[in-house]
This record gives sequence, structure tokens and C-alpha cells, in this order.
Amino acid sequence: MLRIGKMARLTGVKIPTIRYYEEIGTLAEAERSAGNQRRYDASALERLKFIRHARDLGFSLDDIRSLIDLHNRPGDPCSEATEIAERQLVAVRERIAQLLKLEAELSRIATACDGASADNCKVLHALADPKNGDARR
Amino acid sequence: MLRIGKMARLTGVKIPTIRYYEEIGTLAEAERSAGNQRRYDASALERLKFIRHARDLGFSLDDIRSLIDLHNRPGDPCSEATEIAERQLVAVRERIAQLLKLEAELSRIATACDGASADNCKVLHALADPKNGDARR
DNA sequence: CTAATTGCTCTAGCGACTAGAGGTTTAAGA
DNA sequence: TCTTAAACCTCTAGTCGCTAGAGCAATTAG
Repeated sequence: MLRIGKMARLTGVKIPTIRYYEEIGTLAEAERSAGNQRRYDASALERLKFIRHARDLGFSLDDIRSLIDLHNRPGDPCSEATEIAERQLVAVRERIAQLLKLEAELSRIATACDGASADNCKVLHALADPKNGDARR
Repeated sequence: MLRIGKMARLTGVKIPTIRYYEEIGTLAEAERSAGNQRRYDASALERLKFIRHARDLGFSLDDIRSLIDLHNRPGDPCSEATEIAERQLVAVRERIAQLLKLEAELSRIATACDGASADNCKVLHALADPKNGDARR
């Protein structure tokens, strides 16, 4: 049986975060030692790795709960999982497109000025006037 | 003099958010009508547009406060503004690079399964095993 | 057996808002 | 001038995904 610190080391998830996941029901309640400390088995470790990986991929904890639920109903069709993953993919692609626009504008702005004083600083002017190359969210 | 609703319409910033900006000191305290309602002049509108635009570009409210402070000291050199903008540009580029990795993995995952049942769903498997193409944050 | 380490619960805070309750002011039309 | 609808006010609490700290208790290595 693993203690919480070991779980943290093996997954890269911080201890308070593990407790938080338990609190909100994403991670099942751990068994306890005689002295009330959490003890985890291999399946809990696997689940935490799953959560960590999905979080790295930008899934919300809500999505992750859905995926875990699905995992616990092995007979069900997995179209729901595919759907969640595709939704996430679309969101990531949108975010990339948006950030590329920002990058263009920011690099224009950041290179605009070469040490003038603030009253005619091009950076400040560029931020004040969203003219060309603006990207609304 | 503009009322808060007009400010919201002209800038795209929601009313509670405008009040929030005032509360945390990002937007100066507004003048008030006889009946205690906020009234704004053209310069407040300009400042709110500035904030909105900088927020769109991903600057934190902390950064924005620094930029506004700088704006209020027109004699100072603007190297600080350039620095803030460059920092933001670096952050955006990092985020893009990271998201591109995620996109690759997600698209691999999302197309992996074609309607199997959850116990051998490739999406769930791919999320459980961070093998090839993983992107740690 | 002692001391270091690791764990526990609880509360509060972060950033950047958003939502709702319950009341007041303002502006336009009759 | 009066009425009424729209806009406004303050205040509290909630969102998401954690993070930090206080003040203790349990465990483990030497």
C-alpha cells in the first residue's frame, strides 16, 4: 500500500491536490491506516496517473469524471469518450488559432519601441489603439 | 458623461467586471451622480478600452496596472513597457508550442476509436498510458 | 526510545471574474 | 406631474483548479 507522498512522487501530482481530488469525488476515497492516514493500492495509482495525463491534455476535471465513469461501465459504447476527446481537440485548435493571432500582434507591439519616453511609447500607443491586426476573443 | 451600461456596450466589458476593475484599483474610482450612480468621462472610456485590449492580448491585470502607471508618468522611459510586452510574447509562444504538442496527441487519441465498447476503447487506453507523443507541462 | 519525517484537518487565498438577491435612481412617455 | 420600465446600486457567495499555512498526530529509521 502506498502513502500519499509516494503517490505524489510517482505521478507528479502534489499532495494537497490529491486530497482535493478526493474531496471533489474525482478520486475515490482512500482506505485509511489505523492512524487515519491514506493508503492507496495499485488501481488508485493508475487512476491518478490517468487524471494527471488527462489534465496535462487540458481536459477539465468535469470531463475527466465523465471519462472515469465511462471506464467504470465497461460494457457501454465509448462514443462518449471519443466525443469528449474531439471536443477537447476542437477547443485546443481554437486556442492555438487565437494565440497565433495574439503572437502576431504582440510581436508587432513588442518590437515597435526602442526606448522612447512613455508619452510617445509605441507599445503603449499600440495597446491603446486596437487598429490593425486585432484579435477579439 | 457616460453611464456604466454605455461603457459596457462601448468596450465589451461586462458591468460587474467594470465595477470589479474599480474595486481592485485598475480603473480609477468613477464620479457619482446625485443618486450615487457611476458617471464616466471620455478618458475613463479610453482607459477601459486599453484594459480590454490588453486583456485580450493575455496581459494580467497586474501587468496592466504597471502599464497604466507608466502611462501616468509620461516622462519615464518606456523600456518597462517593452519588457512587459516581450515577456508576454515569450509566454504566448511557449503556450503555442505546448498546445501544438497537445494537439498532436489529442488528434491521435480522438481518431483512435470507432465505436468499440468502453472496456477496450482506444481513447480511454490512450489516456491511461502516456507512452508515445506525451507532452508534460 | 527518540527524533525526523510524513501525514492529518481546517481555513483562507489566488486570479479574474460571474450570479443573484433585494433595493434605489433615472429617463421617457402619458 | 406622475408612473413605470429600465438601468443602476451594494453585498454576498460561487466558479475552477488548485496552493499555503497553522497546529497537530502518526509513522519510521536509527
